[in-house]
Amino acid sequence: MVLLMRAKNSSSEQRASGRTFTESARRAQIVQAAIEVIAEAGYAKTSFAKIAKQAGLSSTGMISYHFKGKDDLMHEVIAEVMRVAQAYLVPRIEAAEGYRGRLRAFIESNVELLTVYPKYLPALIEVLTNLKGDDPHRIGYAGALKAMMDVQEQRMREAQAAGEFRDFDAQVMVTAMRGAIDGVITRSVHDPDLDITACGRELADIFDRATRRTP
Amino acid sequence: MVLLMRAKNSSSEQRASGRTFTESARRAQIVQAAIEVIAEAGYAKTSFAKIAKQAGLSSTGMISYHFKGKDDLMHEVIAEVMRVAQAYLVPRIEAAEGYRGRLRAFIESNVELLTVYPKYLPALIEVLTNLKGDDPHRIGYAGALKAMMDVQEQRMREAQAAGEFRDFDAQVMVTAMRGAIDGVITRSVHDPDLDITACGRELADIFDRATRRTP
Amino acid sequence: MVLLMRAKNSSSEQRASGRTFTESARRAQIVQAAIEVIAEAGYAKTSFAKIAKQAGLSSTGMISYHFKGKDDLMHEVIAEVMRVAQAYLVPRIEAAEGYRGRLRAFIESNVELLTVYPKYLPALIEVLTNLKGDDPHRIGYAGALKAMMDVQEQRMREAQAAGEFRDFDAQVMVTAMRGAIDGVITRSVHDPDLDITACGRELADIFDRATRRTP
Amino acid sequence: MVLLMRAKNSSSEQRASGRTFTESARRAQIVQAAIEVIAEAGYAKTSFAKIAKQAGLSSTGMISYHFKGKDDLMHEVIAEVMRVAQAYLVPRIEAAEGYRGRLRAFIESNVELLTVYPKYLPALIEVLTNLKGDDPHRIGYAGALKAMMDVQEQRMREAQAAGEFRDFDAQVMVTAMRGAIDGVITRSVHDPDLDITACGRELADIFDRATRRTP
DNA sequence: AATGAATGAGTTTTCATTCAT
DNA sequence: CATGAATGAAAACTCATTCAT
Repeated sequence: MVLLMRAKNSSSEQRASGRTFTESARRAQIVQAAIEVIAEAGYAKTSFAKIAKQAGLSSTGMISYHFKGKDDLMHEVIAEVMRVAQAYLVPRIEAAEGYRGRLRAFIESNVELLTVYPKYLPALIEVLTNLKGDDPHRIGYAGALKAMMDVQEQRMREAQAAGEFRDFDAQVMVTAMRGAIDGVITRSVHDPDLDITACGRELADIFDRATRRTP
Repeated sequence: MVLLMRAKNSSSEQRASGRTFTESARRAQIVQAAIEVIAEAGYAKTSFAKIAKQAGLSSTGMISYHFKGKDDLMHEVIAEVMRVAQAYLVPRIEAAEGYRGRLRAFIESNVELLTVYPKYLPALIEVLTNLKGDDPHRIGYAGALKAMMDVQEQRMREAQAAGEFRDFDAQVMVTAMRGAIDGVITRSVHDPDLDITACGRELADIFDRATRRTP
Repeated sequence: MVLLMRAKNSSSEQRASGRTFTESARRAQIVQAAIEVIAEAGYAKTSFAKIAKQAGLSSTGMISYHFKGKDDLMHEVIAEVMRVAQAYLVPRIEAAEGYRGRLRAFIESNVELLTVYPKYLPALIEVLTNLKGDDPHRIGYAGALKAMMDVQEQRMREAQAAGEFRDFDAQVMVTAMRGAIDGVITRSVHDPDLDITACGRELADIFDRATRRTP
Repeated sequence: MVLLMRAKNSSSEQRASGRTFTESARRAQIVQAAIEVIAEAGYAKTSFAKIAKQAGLSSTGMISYHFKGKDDLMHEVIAEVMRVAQAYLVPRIEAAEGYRGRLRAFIESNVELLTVYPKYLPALIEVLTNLKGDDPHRIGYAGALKAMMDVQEQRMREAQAAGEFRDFDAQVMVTAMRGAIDGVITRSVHDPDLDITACGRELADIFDRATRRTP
């Protein structure tokens, strides 16, 4: 009995939130590898085999061991990218002043993110694009992004009500802005000469002019 | 365009460019089915099986018989969409006056095209984004699109030189515009409530404001 | 056009009920192989690989090509065995006279069936046993057997009402009879010395005595 | 039986037959879980993963650690069920009088055992039917059961010699009886409405009538 | 003694492509 | 020209088992 009791304390691995330290590390490692493969090969050509190879794992079974399935892994990819993106974007946006300032900050830090994590947003775009019509957790997947876009729509309407932005269809504006940013991000993957910072500035100019009241 | 018109010659086994009439019909039928499947299911989930089913064909062998391979079929999908898009866009753009007018015409007719061929541009986007890093005819594929975008860049520079457009990075502007249009197009597939005409008008407003000289 | 019309008539394969002649042959061949493997190795150790090997097929993909999945194949195994069993049993049972005679005929021809198709009923028992708690088409699977057992229960109650059988619980009697027959069938698989005809006679004696009114 | 009673000796690390007390406890726990999973899911769908989950263990490694392999675990399942069954059946059978009485006692206590250990006999049946053609300890597995059935055959022949039972094939009778009992046991797993005691009585009636001399 | 991460063989399934008819 | 059966590689996933800690 005593032996049994002791066992639980002394042995093996520290845990936080139901997962072992090393398991979390493996999961993270696999997610990283997945992000890289997705960004480079595209979602359609991403397979467990490629991810395993990228992660230096001996078999695809390893991935199935740590993730419930392909969907589960993709979900984690999305979660990881969103987490990193949020951590990067939110303080930068909040540091900006006024609706115009925050719009510019949003666009510029989105693009800047490419210099810090060049594969993250491209991977996110790939995954979200290809998971579009997938029934089961559709809301869960694109949901977080949808929520972000809804928030932005709301902010734009506030800016319109405050007289700082002109009168446009906020939904279309957000879609256009997202699409324009994604366009630059996608282009950045296979065009290493692209001056990303300049792109951010230009994009911000574009949507500043597109949204602002008069001048 | 002229080539298109010339296509149908008459002989007892009507041929054009080495293909029988019925074979061309079959090919067209398969390409149509492919466009629909790609737009609805996404590139990653498009298979010969689904395309055959959509086309009312009993076997996938039929597709391999008419196309040299999957890449060949995709190539044809791209060519078909580009042909239709050109036929729709070019006269509308050319009918417009001035750089501003042509920019607006370009954006609006791109989006309008969705009402006539709702699956065409979505399919094109799917294919082009997923064929990115692909081996053989990569230049041929994205090349055509790249050429189109280069042309637009050139036009924008002309407009800037003419003093009609303000001073911006033409490459970024084209990328942003393309991305914004694609965003709306992609959204249109699974959002039937979208007011497409309004979207076109709004998008055109956005890039008119983003490009024009005086506020 | 004429060419197209002609095509449908002259070409390829005769059809009956939506399946080609050769496809039906392949399906039958696979079902046969499945029956043999199941009877010999048991359901738990039956795999597409073994079935393909038994059927002389080069790959397991072939099986998936002809059947929608493992469940579909098992469904066909059940259907095939039931079809053969019905064809064998029904005329023999109906040729018998009186409730006692038909009961005896039922049992004896069940067991006799082993001499004609030694693997059929063993395979059926394996499949039905192991598909027990399987949600989806459970009713469809065991359903046919359940129906047969219900019919027998009904017959027994009629025989009781007619005063030919004594008063017992018909459900338990049918379960016992089915179990007893299955016991003999199962034993027959790995005990080739078993005198099957004698077993049938003995089994029939047992249930004749168990059911009849006085003696 | 006697061995069972003797098992718990006392020493500071209590051992019996080379095993620590806690190890025996773990083994027993795993065997229990295995019995439940096998009875509920069927042998074919029983995996170490499910057993570990049922036992509240975090990994399947635990099972491999305590058992030499899947076959070893199954061997233990059989042994455990046989031990419990013996302990339940033997005294009840021996308390009965005469061959007829003992036959009835055998059948009724077999079925009664379901009320005390509902999963034990179902699990045994699953394992034994699915281990049929299995290599290593086949004789050891089915051997014990075979021995039991041989004993019963012998008893029946004695009863026949004593003039208490009529003249039938003892082997077939035992097979039939075993099959009939197993039929009821199997049915009991997923049919909670079954009146088990009534089933036992009816089954006993059936085989009493089937075996006894005078009608 | 116990843990849980790792492994690699094995399972079903899907796919594009080929080929005899 | 067209068919559909066949193929085999590759996919995702499961499994029992091993091993360092």
